[in-house]
Amino acid sequence: METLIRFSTDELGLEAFKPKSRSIDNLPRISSSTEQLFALCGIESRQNLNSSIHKFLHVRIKAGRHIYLSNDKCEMIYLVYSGFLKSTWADTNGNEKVLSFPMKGEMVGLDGIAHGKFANSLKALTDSELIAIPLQFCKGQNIESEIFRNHMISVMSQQLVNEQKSSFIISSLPVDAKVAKFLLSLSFKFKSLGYSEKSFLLRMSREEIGSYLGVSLETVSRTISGLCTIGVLKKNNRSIEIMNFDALKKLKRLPMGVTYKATVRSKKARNPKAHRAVEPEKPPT
Amino acid sequence: METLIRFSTDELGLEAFKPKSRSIDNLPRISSSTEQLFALCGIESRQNLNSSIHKFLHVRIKAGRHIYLSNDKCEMIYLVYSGFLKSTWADTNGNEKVLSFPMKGEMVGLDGIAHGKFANSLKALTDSELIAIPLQFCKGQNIESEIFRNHMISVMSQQLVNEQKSSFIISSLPVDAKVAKFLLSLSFKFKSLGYSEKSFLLRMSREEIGSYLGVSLETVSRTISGLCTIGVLKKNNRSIEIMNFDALKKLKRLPMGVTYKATVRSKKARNPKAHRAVEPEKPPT
DNA sequence: CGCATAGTTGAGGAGACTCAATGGGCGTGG
DNA sequence: CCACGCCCATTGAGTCTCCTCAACTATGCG
Repeated sequence: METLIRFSTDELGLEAFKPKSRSIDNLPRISSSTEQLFALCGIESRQNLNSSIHKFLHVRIKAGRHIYLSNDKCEMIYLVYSGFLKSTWADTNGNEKVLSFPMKGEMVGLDGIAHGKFANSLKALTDSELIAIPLQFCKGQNIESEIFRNHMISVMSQQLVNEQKSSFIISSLPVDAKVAKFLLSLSFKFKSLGYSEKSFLLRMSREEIGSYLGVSLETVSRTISGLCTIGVLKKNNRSIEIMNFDALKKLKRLPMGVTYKATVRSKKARNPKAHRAVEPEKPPT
Repeated sequence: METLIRFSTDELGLEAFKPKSRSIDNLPRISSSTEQLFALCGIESRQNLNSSIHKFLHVRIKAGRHIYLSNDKCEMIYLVYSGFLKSTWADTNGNEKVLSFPMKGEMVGLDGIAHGKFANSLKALTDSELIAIPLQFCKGQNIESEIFRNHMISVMSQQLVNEQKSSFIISSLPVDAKVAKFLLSLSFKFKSLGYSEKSFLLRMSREEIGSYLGVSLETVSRTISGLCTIGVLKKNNRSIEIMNFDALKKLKRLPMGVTYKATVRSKKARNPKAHRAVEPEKPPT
């Protein structure tokens, strides 16, 4: 997460508010060297690598298409090079849940390693480009493989923690806080990638947000509208502008319905709507 | 999960219904060899290992005590040798959420690898014994370390998937189904370990179950009581007997509140309490 | 220029939460 | 050995959040 590096930042990633234009210097590569791969991963290596041995192919994928589906054989894992993705899991009844929205620099497909086939599906929300990393490489005995493997272990560990965090959010916070946290985490990611943390475009539908957060799409819509009403946000369809970070951050740590062992259960919680929103802060005018 | 092996099954694990008695042949070891470690992990290796090089110390821990706390330095990961544990995560406000209930054969502490300190806390629900695996060993260059590392990667991948599954359960299913799934997964685990899948003792409180499932403790209690009423379960405090596996399994796949893109939203859902329980099946008399 | 998809908003209801009181088990101490 | 107290579990009553259904609007695409 923090290991994301500012690597040719403007390359792609968010073409944010100028969709579909692609200037000539933004042309994607066909393949990356080990060094390039490592740089994008955020691996700092003091070893002198034999950069020419391995070439990692880039995979381009159109918006709306799947990179892989659940149960597909897993022979590669991927590093997001550009674009916005969506990872989902489906139960046996075909009910889908969105698990994450991978962006540039993130590794995807790690769920496929255990059994040699993917547990999740991965879909492109925008035209995207991924670097394919053969499992073979991950398992290799050479120095590059070993360095990468160590990194991979670290990433998996981190992903585990992230899953747990979002599990907490999903199960313990009221909608307002869920949405606030979601927007803040997006904002943080954008910032890490060198884009505006203040205004950005949601690449996913309300329904997808809802699925991710474990609430209905209407509730997501209402919550975002509510945040606009109290002046914390401005929205225009999928474009979001954060007007008041502090309020949003405060919101995210407000009481909860379901919390286990709430240390001191705030008596203010009795006051209806106490956690519904931050103090309107003297609504603008 | 499926890789759990039947390794000296009766050793400890569940002393189930005869608490606090410990027969002489149940005495825990002080340390394990690589082979023993691998066996408990479920690693099958055709290589001839130098079993005597590494010794893995066992850590014994009393019920109610912590093995590690969030932010503790992570120098070891652990393999559960016996007993029942609880892993929790706490946000900055001190609100805890239960993440898992590790049992024999499960690896814990993998969340600590990324940053060298644990993200979660681990507590013993019963007297337990863990095998400590130094990170040093995990990172080693010898053949034993490499085999173990591969296994560890696989385990992490699997844990990632499991997290995602339970995230789905938490966010998408009604309480009844949550509890049903929970009990079934416990039952399955017990069976894997060679114990009764039909009747067992819950080692955790209603509150802990609630935290794990993202519902209140009262709701857990009510749901379990409800399952008893319709004859699917028998309970006596923390001891559970499953009377009707099919009903429980059916229950777990019933409609849901929050489902994202429910393929065909069953119209029966309009019927109040449609998912409240399975058909009472002509309640016993 | 409509049709389809996505988003908004309202009304009403159901599930699950909170608060509160009761009862059972178990350990401790008189 | 019983009594007391503590913790956990159960159950009830009332309420609130969030869901569902539904109608309407905006946006984008052919």
